[in-house]
Amino acid sequence: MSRKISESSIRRLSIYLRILEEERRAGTTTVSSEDLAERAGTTAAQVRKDLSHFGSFGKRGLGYAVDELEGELRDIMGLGDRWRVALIGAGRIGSALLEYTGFAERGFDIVAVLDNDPGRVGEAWGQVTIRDARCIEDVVRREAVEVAIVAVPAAAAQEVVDRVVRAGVRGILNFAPVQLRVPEGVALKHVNLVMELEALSFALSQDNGHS
Amino acid sequence: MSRKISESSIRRLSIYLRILEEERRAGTTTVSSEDLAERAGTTAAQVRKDLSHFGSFGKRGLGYAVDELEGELRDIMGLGDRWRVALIGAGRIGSALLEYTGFAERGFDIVAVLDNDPGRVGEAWGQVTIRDARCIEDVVRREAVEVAIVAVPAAAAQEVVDRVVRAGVRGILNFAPVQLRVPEGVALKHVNLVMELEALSFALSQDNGHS
DNA sequence: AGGTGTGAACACTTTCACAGCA
DNA sequence: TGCTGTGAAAGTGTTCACACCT
Repeated sequence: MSRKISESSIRRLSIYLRILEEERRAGTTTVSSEDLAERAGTTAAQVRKDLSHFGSFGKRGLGYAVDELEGELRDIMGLGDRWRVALIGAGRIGSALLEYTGFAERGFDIVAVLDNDPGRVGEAWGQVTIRDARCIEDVVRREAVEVAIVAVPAAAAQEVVDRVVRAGVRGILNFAPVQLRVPEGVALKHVNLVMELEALSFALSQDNGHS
Repeated sequence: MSRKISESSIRRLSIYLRILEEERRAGTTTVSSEDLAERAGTTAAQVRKDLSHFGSFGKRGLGYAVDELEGELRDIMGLGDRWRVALIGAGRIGSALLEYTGFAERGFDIVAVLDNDPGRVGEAWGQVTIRDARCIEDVVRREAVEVAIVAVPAAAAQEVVDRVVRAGVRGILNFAPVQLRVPEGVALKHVNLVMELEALSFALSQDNGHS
């Protein structure tokens, strides 16, 4: 139950949760740390350590009750909470994201969409209407937006972030292939295909040297 | 010039490369580790350490020549090499990826697209024609595919991976929200929106407790 | 016996601090 | 002087190994 949990530990919790959902659907009632580790691609000790940061959920000699642990993890990850989200950038990535149901499933409700193309402002998009990106601050405040999804070109991303943060946003999910700076207290996560591609390229070209 | 380079170090190299491209376009000729660190959101010592794993590219008292360092990084990351890629899954994610120009820019040439929907097999898609996913092994061998992009539902992902790996694929870019197992020697990278969303949810709900 | 929870050992990463070159 | 390259120190994250509970 300590204070500072590592990023890698949290990502593993997400993996465990996915496995528990699947096990529950398959009718499994208990799992051991060994089972979870096997399926998550880690070690049993790691699983136990990850969980122990938040409490004692297992039964010695038995393992973890699938239902119960799933509920605990949902709770730990804050998946019961709901967040008001603005999607910024209605281009290719933006449109793909708007159709994605995974946001709402995890508590992220898209309440506004913004774009800087005057030709698109006013266009109806799903439940919402595209608004002018010049009014970011206004929209964020009026709609009580807490989270911004940044799906704009790399060159525009930092400015967008500065503006939404000033307007009160506390979490950002960034799809632009740049490193963003945010003040202390603002949560920032990246989905960066370019970085993964380059890491893959590196790994592949390394192997070559080995053979 | 050691052997084992950490994943985080490689991801930072990718960030440095992006910054160097931008600086070059802006006409900058030299940068210091301090400059790079500032823009990359890390420390000067970290930048120097990352680079020192691969050689000595800087000039003491001056910094790094932008052009030269950019070239070195491209080389280190293997961005001069080209890889033959099969895109597996022609659904929503698959179609978005096929239109993405970033693959070719980084040496990944999509030479085949596969799907398991019989109704879509034969459909022309960009330069290639959708082929039947039942023939994965065949296509991989015939087209000398080295890398697979997995854009299929979570439940199907592991089987697809097992099959392409058996057919000789050496690198995988996975978009399915599951943890995949691959044998030693096969490079595996993930783009996992679900995990980032849940990590964001966790971070946001933690902050709440603090206030 | 079987499997969790956890301090202690270990491994890895980051930061410090400075020698040494331009 | 200015800034790199790098050992050594500090800090984090992972693995081990075992006490303890059912």
